[in-house]
Amino acid sequence: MSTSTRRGYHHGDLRAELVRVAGEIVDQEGTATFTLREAARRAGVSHGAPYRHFADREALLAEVVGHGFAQLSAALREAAPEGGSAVARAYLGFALDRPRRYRLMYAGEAFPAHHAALSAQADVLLHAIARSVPDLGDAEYARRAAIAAWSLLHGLALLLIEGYLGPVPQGADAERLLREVVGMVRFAARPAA
Amino acid sequence: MSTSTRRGYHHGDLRAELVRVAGEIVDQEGTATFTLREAARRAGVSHGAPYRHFADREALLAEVVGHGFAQLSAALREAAPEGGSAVARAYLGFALDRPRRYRLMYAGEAFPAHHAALSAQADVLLHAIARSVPDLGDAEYARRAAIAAWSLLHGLALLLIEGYLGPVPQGADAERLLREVVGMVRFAARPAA
DNA sequence: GGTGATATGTTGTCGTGCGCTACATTGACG
DNA sequence: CGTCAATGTAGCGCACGACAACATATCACC
Repeated sequence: MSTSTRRGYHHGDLRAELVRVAGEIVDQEGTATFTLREAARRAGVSHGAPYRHFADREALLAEVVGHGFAQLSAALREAAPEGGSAVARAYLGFALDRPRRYRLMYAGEAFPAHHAALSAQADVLLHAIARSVPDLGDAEYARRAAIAAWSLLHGLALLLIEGYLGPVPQGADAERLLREVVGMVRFAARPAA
Repeated sequence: MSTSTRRGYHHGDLRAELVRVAGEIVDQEGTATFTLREAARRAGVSHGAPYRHFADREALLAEVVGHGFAQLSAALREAAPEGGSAVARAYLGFALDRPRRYRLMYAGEAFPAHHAALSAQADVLLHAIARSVPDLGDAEYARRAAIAAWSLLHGLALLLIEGYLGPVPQGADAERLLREVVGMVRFAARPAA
């Protein structure tokens, strides 16, 4: 039944399977209603089995978040050669495609504080963004510009996802909004006084 | 015990007390561990009483969110005469002072979709921001600029709160970061091609 | 001021999830 | 083969959400 990889013990790499189905559940139903028991059911094991691989519910979710960051960073790297606005499109595209997972990535109760790996992955993401921002100064300045760009993309993504800007735009509409909003921002050569 | 306002029935405006206590719990412990039963305990009533005033757990939380938006809008209005950067400071100050409540305001599972009042309150907020953004074009253009400003502030607030930019800065450090990041952004006179 | 309708609060219940512990099974390795 | 650790199972205690049946305080009205 499970995809035949019998390299594990009973189930065949239950840990990876749990991360996979957990991501599936989050994408479908959101984080609030996510339960370890449902993940166990979908993986075809008993409700106690997940505790062999994850300390608790949050630990499994943190793993899902980690995967999300890795995917997002990869998407940005892929878009990088096409320039900054392609990177912005890739960022928003990821968020609007998997809104619930994206929300989870940033709405955990102090996730990075509890799971050090996430801080590192977030740093990778910040650097990916930094490479797409106009280079107008030294390293410290580049970091600030990247933070500003990340903030803008992140904030816009969440406002859209939560519906605070009206119905969530799709496809071409989303691209137009992105152009209008992100295209309106310029980066100053040096901070204001 | 309750602040003597005996204008209600048994308790004296239990509904308002529940909203107050719920906000307290969210500020102290976050949304994930918030329970209706704990709110009832703190209000000194039985575990079933809240259902006389709120359909379910989410309805009470939505009310807390509504209060948060009202407070935030008021804070921005108060700062408006001092100019745009004071408004930005007020926005970030609110978010960093009550990080868990701020997160709740934007991390609900489709809150505005379920609770129409929140959409209206978010619109009030957007207009408060619009009034603090350089007026470089027509109404539609002002709206886009406000969305960009809101996105920037919102994204920065959340990245800080979640710890993705390192330890949360306090007081003067927070002001400096705000100046550096927000001060770096300029608004274009018209969108890029 | 008494009286009945109604809003408000209480108690008890059911279903479910979390996290734990004792137990069973599986496969690796000698 | 037989031992042993890794893995999965079964069941427990506790807490919560949501509901229903019941009790009671408050108000409208006479």
